[in-house]
Amino acid sequence: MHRLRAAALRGRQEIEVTYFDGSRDEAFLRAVGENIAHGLPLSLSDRKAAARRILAVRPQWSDRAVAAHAGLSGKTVSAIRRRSAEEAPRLRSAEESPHLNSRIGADGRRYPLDGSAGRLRASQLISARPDTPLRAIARDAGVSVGTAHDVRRQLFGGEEPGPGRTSGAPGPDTPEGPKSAADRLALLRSLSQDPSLQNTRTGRELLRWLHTQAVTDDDWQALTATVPAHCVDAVVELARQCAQTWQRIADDVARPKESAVERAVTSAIRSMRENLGEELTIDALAETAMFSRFHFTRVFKNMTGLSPVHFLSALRLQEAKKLLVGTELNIADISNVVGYRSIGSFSTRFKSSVGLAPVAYRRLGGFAEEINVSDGGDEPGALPLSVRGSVLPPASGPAGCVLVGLFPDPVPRGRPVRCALLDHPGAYALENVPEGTWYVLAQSVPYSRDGRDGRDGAEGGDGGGVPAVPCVGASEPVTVALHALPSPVDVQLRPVNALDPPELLALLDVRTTALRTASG
DNA sequence: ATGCACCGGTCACGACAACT
DNA sequence: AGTTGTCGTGACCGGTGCAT
Repeated sequence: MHRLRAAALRGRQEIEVTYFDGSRDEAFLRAVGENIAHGLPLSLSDRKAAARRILAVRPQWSDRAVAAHAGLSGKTVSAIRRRSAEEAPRLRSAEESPHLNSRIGADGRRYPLDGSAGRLRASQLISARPDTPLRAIARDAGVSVGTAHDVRRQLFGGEEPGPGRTSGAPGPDTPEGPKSAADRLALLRSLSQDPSLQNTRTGRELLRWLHTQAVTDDDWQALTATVPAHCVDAVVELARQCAQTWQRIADDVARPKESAVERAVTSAIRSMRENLGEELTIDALAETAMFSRFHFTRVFKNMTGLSPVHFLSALRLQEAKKLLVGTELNIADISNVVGYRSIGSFSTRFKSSVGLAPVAYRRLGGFAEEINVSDGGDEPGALPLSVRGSVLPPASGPAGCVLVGLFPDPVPRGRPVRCALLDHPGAYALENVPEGTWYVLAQSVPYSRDGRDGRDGAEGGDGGGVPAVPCVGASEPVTVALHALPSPVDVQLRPVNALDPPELLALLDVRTTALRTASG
């Protein structure tokens, strides 16, 4: 009505109208959408009130579908839905009703809130009818073809089927079902018809090898039953050696693909380093790497252990560390130079990653007097558990001081749970370790005989047998529990490469240690 | 196999205010 | 000037569904 009043106040006699046929609720939804799109923007409280009313009349809509209508983010709608359900039993009962175990998205599709039941049905159908087409499995189980395909991949890959890490239906009785043998023969037929293999001498040779090696279950079971007793040891030894050889062949063939991905990720990291102060988006970085945004994010994390955004954040903080100790720029300028738009965010992120606030870091010249470990074990009654082992020196030569830390992730982020400083690679012990699964990460700190160090650069060595580049190392995950003490955990040091995330933790004052080591 | 849109949950960021 | 806490927003993660 306010548009009519506005037109009248402007002295207009006519106004364009669009006729609408629908219920009062539908008219309300339309009105909210129009008000979001035209005229003065609605206040936040108005938009939230609209979202609450939309949820009341369309509880099956997804959060984002409601959000698109109300001019809010999906997360805000999600929070409103949660609060509304707590306050209004009617909404909660609607949520629990069986036909509302899904949400309708903005595209009109229905998405399940929990897909485990459908995946369970699919896995049971695949196990019972392994030769049934995927589309039939998908139709009968009420899931998409993609989901049915994924369930089948899990079943024949020997994994526990089911969404995420949750367990689902039991897999096939044997890790190698009849379908995998058929798949293997189909692969071999497909390869044999490939002209790039057929038309080269080496390709034909490879195909002959594959034909002789690609035996089916029936083949080898028939053969092994006839092995004479006096030949068993020799056959076992030869079969194992052949298996190792084929594993090496597979690794070697797969390597060029990894290299292409590695080049793409390295290129993206170079772009990050050259444009630290700019607003870099995932799309732009993915374009640098010539991947889609989705594929790029996946391969980047696989290669570096960090998402592109986390890696970029680490590079920015690493640059900030250099500027803090190497220049007299104030905090606001440094925050801006390394790409932060808010000093508050910069300060918070710096302290959580480095362990010191920016000003404190500058005052101490980049060295912490001590490294505060994160919470989890110093409190009274902490379990007397420890992680012990050795840090092995890099193949390239001796290393300087070594910082060994226990982290929840395979990359060093934030404060370690426990840490220790070694004069040189060798035995270490981390005491009073809390229960959990941890990674032992080691970082060697190059130093020169006069006590200068080579942090964040490659200029630390003096040619006296001291490495010019810092080294890092990481263990496999270590589970620490009262009744499952870990065996010794050794960590091999290796020179830092371009794909390693920057080390951000403020270093202990190793200069004294370095001087003591050098003089003694 | 891949790209893309979408889901809910989680976490990081930026803006802002209050404080030192 | 710099730090800290809060709030809203948006990106990320691991996943699904569909199209090509």
